[in-house]
Amino acid sequence: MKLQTGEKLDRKSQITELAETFFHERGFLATSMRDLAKGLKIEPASLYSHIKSKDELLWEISNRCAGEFFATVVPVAKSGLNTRGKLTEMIVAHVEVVCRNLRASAVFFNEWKHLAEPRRSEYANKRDEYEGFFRMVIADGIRENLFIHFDERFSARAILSALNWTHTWYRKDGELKPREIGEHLSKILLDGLVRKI
Amino acid sequence: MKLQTGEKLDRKSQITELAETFFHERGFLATSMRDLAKGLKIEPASLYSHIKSKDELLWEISNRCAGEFFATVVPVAKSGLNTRGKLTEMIVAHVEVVCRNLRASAVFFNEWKHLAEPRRSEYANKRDEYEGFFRMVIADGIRENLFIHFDERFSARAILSALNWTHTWYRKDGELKPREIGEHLSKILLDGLVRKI
DNA sequence: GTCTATAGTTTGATAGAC
DNA sequence: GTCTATCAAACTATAGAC
Repeated sequence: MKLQTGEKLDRKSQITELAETFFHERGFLATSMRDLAKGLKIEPASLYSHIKSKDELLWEISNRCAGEFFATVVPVAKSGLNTRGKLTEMIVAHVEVVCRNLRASAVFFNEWKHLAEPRRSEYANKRDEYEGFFRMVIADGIRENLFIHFDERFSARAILSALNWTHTWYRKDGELKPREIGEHLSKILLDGLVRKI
Repeated sequence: MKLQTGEKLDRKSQITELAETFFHERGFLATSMRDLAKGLKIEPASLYSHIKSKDELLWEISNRCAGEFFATVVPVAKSGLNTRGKLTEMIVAHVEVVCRNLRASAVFFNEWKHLAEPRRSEYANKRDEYEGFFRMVIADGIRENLFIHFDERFSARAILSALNWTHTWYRKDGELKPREIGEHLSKILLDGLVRKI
């Protein structure tokens, strides 16, 4: 994603960029190094001057995206907002990261399981840690008698899984802006689909 | 899944059964015919006396599961229940199908895109048709001024994506029964996480 | 219905010239 | 940094003996 002078991506960024697109559209295993090479109009072997392996490519994409989620959402989780406001803003922040990283976040959610060990396990832990911030806020809300009393793991996953499909309907030129999508989703998840009078 | 006399599965069912497990755990592309053969302690070539191809195997699993969703949920969508009750029962019914077909439903949600054409396109249409029943009920609710006024496509997907991760937390020996999971989820989605007093 | 043997592709990755 | 050439392994699927 890093731009060089002249607004052209260097080779490594081109590769990562195209890999994001292909891993998103077809999946990691359905994308071959030959596909990437063909897309960049170079020979497959040339890719290896820029990246070490296909696994590393997946790891770089996933890891950068994971970093964005942590960097954006965790400060909100640690902020002084009240519990309801905090969960709302975490949802909005999460959705904004998804929209800013449409393809990479799909990879983050769907393709990480194809990482080779030990990265796969590290990654699973990282995701659990991330989910933990949502569990924490929900547990707070339950303790404050603000949220209905379900297992916070249950509620956290229900929320995150609703958020994680944003990438299937968000369009850069669509009418809904990321913040609006986030606000709609938190409206449904916090207040429900049913109108309260 | 069909049982023979003596409660033993015939070979074809054994293959389908194991494929469900592997496609679920590792994904379709990450599962080879050799893996299936090894799991059944036969030679890879022997599989082809029972199934025509790997694609057909995926199709059979997905299609049977799709059939279950339609057979279980559509009658509720067409029932005379009021809008709120209908959506609640559709959610419960959907979750019950997921829980009855834990592995196959994961395949239904995550692996169908690896079907070869023309099955892939047929399948995409089928899923859209299924989603349509949820859109319809939501549109009813909006018209009745019962549900908050968002694009019904948006709400339908938010709901379905929250439901579609049931398979990651449901355990046969867990404390939550399928109907309870469905009721919890519809509580969150219809009334929201926030307690109303 | 299961086997051995193998055809025919495709895969990720490397060696080494330029 | 890109190329040609290629390796070694994996893949789906088939042919034909038993």
